[in-house]
Amino acid sequence: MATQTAAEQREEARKAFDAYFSQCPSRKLLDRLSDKWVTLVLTALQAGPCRYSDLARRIAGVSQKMLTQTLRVLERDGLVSRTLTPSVPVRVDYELTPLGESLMPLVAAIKSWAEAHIEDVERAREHYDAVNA
Amino acid sequence: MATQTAAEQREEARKAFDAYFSQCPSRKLLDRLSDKWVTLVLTALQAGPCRYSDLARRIAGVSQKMLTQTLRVLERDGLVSRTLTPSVPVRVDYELTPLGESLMPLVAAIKSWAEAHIEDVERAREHYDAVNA
DNA sequence: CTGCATCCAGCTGGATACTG
DNA sequence: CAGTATCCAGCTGGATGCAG
Repeated sequence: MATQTAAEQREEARKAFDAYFSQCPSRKLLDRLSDKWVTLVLTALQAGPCRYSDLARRIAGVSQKMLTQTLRVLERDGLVSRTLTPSVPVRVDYELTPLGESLMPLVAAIKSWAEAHIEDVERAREHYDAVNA
Repeated sequence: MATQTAAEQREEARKAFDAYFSQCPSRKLLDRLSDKWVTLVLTALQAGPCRYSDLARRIAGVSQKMLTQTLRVLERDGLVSRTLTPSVPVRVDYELTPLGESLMPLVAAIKSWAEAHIEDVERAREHYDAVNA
């Protein structure tokens, strides 16, 4: 009699893989970048410091919850700095840190590949859909 | 009397933004790359053609459903080609297309930034968590 | 061997209401 | 102005069973 069922073994393997996987630096980075709002916030901040409400205006579709959440994550990761001015009303400015700025060339590289090749992808899709109608 | 409530206007704005947003090439690319299994499959195929079951073995944590789904998407996008050999049992090989290969330097760049800077990010996190205990 | 169909638990993220 | 707290609808993706 086995000490584990096949299902339990599979689950073990999956958990071990997940543990390893979540340690992968590339994965951590992709998890950040892939967040819907992260690249938009980073790009908006590229031009310079920006207030919370300005960000909300520039990134038209974002909800308050997600903007705050995204900014917190980026601040925690050291990609963005937060400066509070205790006037009345309160003023908060966000800014890219040097680490955050070092990420921007990569964002630009992604943009570059996308703009250069996305039409090939679109054509491939149309072809695929036509063949597998 | 307004023809729209404020809530309706906000929803309109959000839908318009979403529509614009989903057209953005960079977004389309990030949506692909950020899929948990996409980069793993692409990386696994970088060494050369590979059978379905080999992929399943190399990428230990993937479920059958997600592996198939990922491969379908990549095939549809023209990043991966699928070759069926109608033997018994069936044999299917997957391979990077030239378009898929053109994406690999970008994947490498992501890996490179991640490995160079993820420790800075980790330190920033520890600091943030310590301060905001 | 290589898949497809279905079910469902868990997470994501928008809406809403409230605060210093 | 710049958030925080709560609720919940919809999507994601793993598990399972079946098929050519």
